[in-house]
Amino acid sequence: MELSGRQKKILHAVVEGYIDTAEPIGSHAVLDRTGLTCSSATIRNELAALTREGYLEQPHTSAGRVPTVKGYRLYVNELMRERELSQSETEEINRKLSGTASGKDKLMADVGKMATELTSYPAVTISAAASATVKRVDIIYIDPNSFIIVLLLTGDTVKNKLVHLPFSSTETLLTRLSAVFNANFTGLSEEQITPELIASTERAAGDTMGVTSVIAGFLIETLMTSRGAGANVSGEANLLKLPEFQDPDKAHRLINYLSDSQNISALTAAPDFGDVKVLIGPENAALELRDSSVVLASYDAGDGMRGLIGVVGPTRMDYSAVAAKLSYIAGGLSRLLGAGASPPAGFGKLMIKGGESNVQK
Amino acid sequence: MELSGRQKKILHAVVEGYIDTAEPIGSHAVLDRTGLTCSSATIRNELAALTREGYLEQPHTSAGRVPTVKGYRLYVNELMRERELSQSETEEINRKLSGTASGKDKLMADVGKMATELTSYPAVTISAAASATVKRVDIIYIDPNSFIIVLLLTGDTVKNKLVHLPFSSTETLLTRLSAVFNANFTGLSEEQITPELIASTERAAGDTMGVTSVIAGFLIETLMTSRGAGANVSGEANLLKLPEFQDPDKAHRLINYLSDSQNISALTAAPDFGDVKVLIGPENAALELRDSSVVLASYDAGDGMRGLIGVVGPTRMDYSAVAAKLSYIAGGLSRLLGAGASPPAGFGKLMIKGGESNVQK
DNA sequence: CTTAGCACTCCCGTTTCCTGAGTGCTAAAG
DNA sequence: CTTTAGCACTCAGGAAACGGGAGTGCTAAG
Repeated sequence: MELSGRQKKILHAVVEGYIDTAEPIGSHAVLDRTGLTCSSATIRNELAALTREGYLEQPHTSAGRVPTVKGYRLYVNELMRERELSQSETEEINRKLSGTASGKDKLMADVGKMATELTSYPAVTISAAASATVKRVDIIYIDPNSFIIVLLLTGDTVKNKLVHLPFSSTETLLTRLSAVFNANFTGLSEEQITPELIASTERAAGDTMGVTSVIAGFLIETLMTSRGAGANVSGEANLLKLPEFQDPDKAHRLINYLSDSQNISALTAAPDFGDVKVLIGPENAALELRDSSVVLASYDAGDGMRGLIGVVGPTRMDYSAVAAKLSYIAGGLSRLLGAGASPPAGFGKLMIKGGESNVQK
Repeated sequence: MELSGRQKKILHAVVEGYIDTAEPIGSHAVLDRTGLTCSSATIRNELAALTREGYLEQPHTSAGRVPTVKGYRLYVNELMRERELSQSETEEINRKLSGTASGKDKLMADVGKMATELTSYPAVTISAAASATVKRVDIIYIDPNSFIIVLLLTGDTVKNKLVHLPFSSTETLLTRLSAVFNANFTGLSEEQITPELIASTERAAGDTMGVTSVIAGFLIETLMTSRGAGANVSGEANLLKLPEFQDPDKAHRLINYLSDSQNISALTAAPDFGDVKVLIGPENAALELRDSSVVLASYDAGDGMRGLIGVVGPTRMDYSAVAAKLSYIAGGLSRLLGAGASPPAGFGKLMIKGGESNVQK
């Protein structure tokens, strides 16, 4: 059944009303919100119809209506007005984006904090969606017993490690090693680094002291953790202010779930999408997210890689505001990190793609 | 008034009983716990005396007793038995400590997680208590438009940054810059880097393109943030399981407080102490910590610097277990990072120092 | 199709009541 | 002087009872 214009208006009002108040919306409240010129009885008839069709539900007889997942989905896909960010909001975002001058990890942490502040929901960032490969290896000689490995990965992530050796090495050996590593390891991902390769590298560099394996070990570990890493969460505490997380147990489960970066990285599994993706309640794969919603925006992280920035909140979340803000931030990040210097097409524009659009007739 | 042996026994029982159950302890419960061979009436008399002296209090008439701060203090200073870690506990700690092979930041994050797991309280780590200085600057040439700055600080922290230039530079310029920076900046802290110094460095290196100021900017920023940074928190969600944080508002305030690394760094302000320090409730400087307790252990971070690892929990926290675990972890960290290769004296030994020991007669 | 009217439902905040754990005090016993 | 038994008293907190009010569904008329 196709919804009439009035029904859409009413659904719209119920969703936004519920987003505002977290309380079921009754016929009178709908009347107030829509400005419709009919009586509450008419509204009641329409509400009954929408309930029958599965867009709304009642917590109990004689309460107002609350949107179902199907109702939210329709709202997000069709009804939601693209929210324009106000001048001050865009200014704030731009200011914050340009403020961070440090490394990429810090940048992402800062951007996450910013998303939290703007939306007042916990924010997640995921830097490297694909698995990284080696771009370059450098070794800085400090003294006979110590050196620094500097590893440049695709996505322009730089990792380093200070190594103290229990024996002495020489600057020439390290220089040689650096050259051999660059020759042998450039472009490799973690799986491609085999024990044989390490052995042949060791021979090629004439390393008799086992420095090679120290370096190779660092490469492997970094590549391994960089796959799932780059995940970052901030603002978990904000959940506690929401009425739906007043139960400490519920809050605990979710916050705990979010504090494991493995779980965050798993969000990457969300199927391909263009700009902004909204996952409502049970549309989420993870059990722990089944009664929350996740909004994700993807950005261009350079080197052909994509990153994600998103927030987690109750299903009753202000999707339009959140989507607009995340989209804008993602656009800014793409500009900052993306391949070309020019802002990517569609920057700041909002295109929602969702889960299976299960709005049936 | 000096407490009698029996009174101490009773106080001991009340504190540990309350730590266990989070419920006020009555005369019968004391009897059970101490195995004392007297009647509950006698216990009641003693409880009344301890209450009069300010070691205990009653939530309301006709409830059991709860320790006051003064009671906890006496317990921590005099009564608490040094808890020996079990073999499996020390093994677990050792295994985890040796497991982490990455950079220092990651190590501290991992150690924090470990402390959370072991104590089930939120854990904090603070890496660099004192402000760091430059030990060495290296510049890695990538291509005409990009290079990596690698900065080695006291405490063997390594920081890096990949810089993209909007113009071209040359490898020789970068090599020269690296040399000049090492000559001019080694040993300097953030305040000592003046605009004049930067200008003279620029001249000395013959840099006409402003690369010098990019590098100097990174140094300044890194030194600045490294002062308060190195702060790390994990396991905040664990608070939500505790009965004293069932009020979401209370939990929110504390978690929020902990999520600002500025606040964590402020814990450094705690006066000098030897091994483990316990701050009970209002002994804390920060308002937000006034009804929680903090246990801190300090470790040798090398280069004459000290770091802190600690946990935050309710005043009713298992001080002896927590102190023992933190002390052991700190000992392991000192061994790992500390100046000498040999384990520092007193490793694994437990010496408590507290706030002003305000146990008055 | 809309609307006024009305009976009905049921959540939720308040009040009342009651039970039981635990106390303090007194008076006798050691 | 200390310990103990006995007893009256207190009070938090859960269970039950209550009432108001928001909101519904239905019917019958416009």
